[in-house]
Amino acid sequence: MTNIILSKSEENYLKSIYNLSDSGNKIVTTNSISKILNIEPASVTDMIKKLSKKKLIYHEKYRGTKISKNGIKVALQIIRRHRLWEVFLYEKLNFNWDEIHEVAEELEHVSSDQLIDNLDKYLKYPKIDPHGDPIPNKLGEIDFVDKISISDLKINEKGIVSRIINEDEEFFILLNKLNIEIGTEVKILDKIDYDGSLDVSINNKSVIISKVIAENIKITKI
Amino acid sequence: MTNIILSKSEENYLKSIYNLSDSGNKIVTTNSISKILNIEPASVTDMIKKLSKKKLIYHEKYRGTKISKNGIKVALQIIRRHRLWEVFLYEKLNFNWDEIHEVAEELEHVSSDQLIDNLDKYLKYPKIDPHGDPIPNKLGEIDFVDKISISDLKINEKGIVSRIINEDEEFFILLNKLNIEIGTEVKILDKIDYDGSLDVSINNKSVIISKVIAENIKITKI
DNA sequence: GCCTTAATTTAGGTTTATCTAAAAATAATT
DNA sequence: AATTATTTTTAGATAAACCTAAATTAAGGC
Repeated sequence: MTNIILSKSEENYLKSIYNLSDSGNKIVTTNSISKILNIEPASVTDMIKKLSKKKLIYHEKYRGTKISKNGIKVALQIIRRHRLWEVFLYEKLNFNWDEIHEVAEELEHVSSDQLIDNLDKYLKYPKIDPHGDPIPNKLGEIDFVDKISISDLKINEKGIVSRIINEDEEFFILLNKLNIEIGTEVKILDKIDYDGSLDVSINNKSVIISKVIAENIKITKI
Repeated sequence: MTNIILSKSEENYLKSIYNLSDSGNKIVTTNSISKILNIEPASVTDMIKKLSKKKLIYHEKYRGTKISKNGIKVALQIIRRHRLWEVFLYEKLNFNWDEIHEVAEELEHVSSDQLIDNLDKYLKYPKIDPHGDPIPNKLGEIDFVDKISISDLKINEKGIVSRIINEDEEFFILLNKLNIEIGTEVKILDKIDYDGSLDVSINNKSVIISKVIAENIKITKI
């Protein structure tokens, strides 16, 4: 239970490595970290050495990086903080859906257990954040409801949007334009073989969405 | 209205300089900044140069530092953020009076105008923080209710505690022990000439407090 | 299996914010 | 006013987190 104290940078790297690793399963490349954080690969290598020394990740030269058990634990606490702040911003401070991520990126690095636990209580122990992502509890336990995407539906099947994967601002703006949010009902009207695009009915209006977008919108089938 | 972006360190220096300057009036010494921030005088000199270049302070070699008009404006925004977070922690997250300062020290550096303005609204535009300190508004306007201290009362005079000056944790613990908080009624029973200590009645119990403590507890005379 | 390409690491450099030790300026004391 | 003490500044170093350019290793095509 020794609480390691990490710098903001270290926290951001660890969180990215966790996210890229598919919940700690996959090996992560230096380049992928570089791309996601917008930091040169050489700098990533430096930080990998640092986090390895702290036993938060394992690393073999030229072979990639794997997050350790303890690394996962620490990463989940950072994610917990991030998602609780998102709930707060959305529910209490009336931030829009697409504005919460950026501010939560900053707030997540304020590391006071008391702060986060009291915030959790204040928000009534939410299970998901405004994007539908599950919030790890104090012990790092998290529900892995591995949902299906819009792209998994067949023609004429329906679903309720439950989770948005991407956290890119442009993506949010697009979703707003399409009137897609958590809880929206969607129905597949047609699949376009040529590029995998989908013709989807949203609020009884037909819209075309690309394959990539459809894969990033998780749903519950109805 | 150009919003200068400052680092956490720069913000901490500027806030300290403002606080030491008695609302921008006094000239501040390098040593006093060094002491308050627990940073060596040589490092303080470096930062003074940096803040001077940004026109947030004026500085004459070996002669001291004065905060500029713009510096005051920026400092008041940092103080605004700090105090609003203190209100939030105290009122919403049920932090104790003596626990809020430390966490607010971190939260105050998250610089999003939208965040602070929405928080302000959410808290219903509070005028004072849990220590009784006034909260600057969005425009940097602040009420200077220059209150009198317990030490200003004469024997048998009464007052209501309205503001606690010190932000040292030990001081808060002491006040808790003495059952002194904002709103507490105090009455002077006796003054001890020898060292300036005061015999004060708090909740009908007589306690002795030192001169320094009495000076740091502001009151409204009744 | 060799060669080209792509990924990764090393080497050396920069900026920010700190430090220590020494020098310079100001203030205090006799 | 001269000397001593204190304050402040300068000079040079260090750690963290970046960078660019060059070297090394691994991967893929033929």
